[in-house]
Amino acid sequence: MPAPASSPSESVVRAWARLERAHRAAQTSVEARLKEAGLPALAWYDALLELERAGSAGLRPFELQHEMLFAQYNLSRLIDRLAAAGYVARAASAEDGRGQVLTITREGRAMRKRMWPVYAAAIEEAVGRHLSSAEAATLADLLGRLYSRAAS
Amino acid sequence: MPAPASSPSESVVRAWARLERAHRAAQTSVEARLKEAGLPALAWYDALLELERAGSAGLRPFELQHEMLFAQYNLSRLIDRLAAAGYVARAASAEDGRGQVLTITREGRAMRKRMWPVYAAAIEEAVGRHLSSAEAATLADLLGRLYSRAAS
DNA sequence: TCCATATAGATGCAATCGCATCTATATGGG
DNA sequence: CCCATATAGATGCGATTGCATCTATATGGA
Repeated sequence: MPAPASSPSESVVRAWARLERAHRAAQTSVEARLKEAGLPALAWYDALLELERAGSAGLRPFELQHEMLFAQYNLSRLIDRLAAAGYVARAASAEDGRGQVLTITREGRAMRKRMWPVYAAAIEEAVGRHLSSAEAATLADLLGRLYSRAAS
Repeated sequence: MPAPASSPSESVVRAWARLERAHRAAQTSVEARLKEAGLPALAWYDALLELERAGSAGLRPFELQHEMLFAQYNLSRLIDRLAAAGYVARAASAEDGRGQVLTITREGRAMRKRMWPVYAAAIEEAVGRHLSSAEAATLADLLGRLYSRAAS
């Protein structure tokens, strides 16, 4: 039984509103950059990056889902598309008959690498340009608090 | 001709990544709260709030679009749904034959008011709970920089 | 006035999302 | 071993999003 939530302070409401707006603005501009370069969407990059980090051991879909905070059915279909494009390989899991293991393919690594310069420039334009390095670190810290284990 | 974007610093990349994650986490939880209370989605609240603030003068769709950073076609359809639900009234613009003026209805005001307690509790849970008031103010300030007029 | 162009808003269509549900395997009692 | 329940992942279907384009009015010259 959760305690009744208290009402948010004015600064909290403002932070929330700006989180929405800042995210929408940044997201829109980054997606646009990728698209105008003829590259796949952001979510593809994120998935490919996680899989590349996981190395040859790969990742189970549910692990990727937790990394990306993606809904289960959305992840399932994202993987469909990545696999259809040849960027991700699915194999049956050895330890769990229900599951799979996902690994990035050579083409997947190549695509992730090809996306990075465009993505990096877009991040710099959407975020870096507006903040000093120290401010970015502060921002990262505060944002990180929002999804770390519950307070109190 | 924009200057070639420099590569983002590590702290900028981390801030971007956390902006995505924090936003997704918060958004998902807020939408879930509204849904489980049988209320309309977040976007409806935002639109109703802007229209309520605009008072009897109302807003042109393109103004609302800029406030909300919504794509034109998405806003057009959001208004369709709000109007179908009886929360927003459309009237032809007196000064511009191409356009309309949107005003919130009595039912729209009532719905916004009914959504607020649930929304407020969700904001407190997603954001307020994790930050002090001063931290929230700092976060709001930094996020605000991301969509204010271009730096440099 | 007439035309070229810009702006406001709507819409057909394909892709994606969200919900609910389904299948299959796993796991913990009894 | 058998069953009840939990977890991994897929999928049908309706709603929403994104893209491209369309209509209509506005605006600024020539």
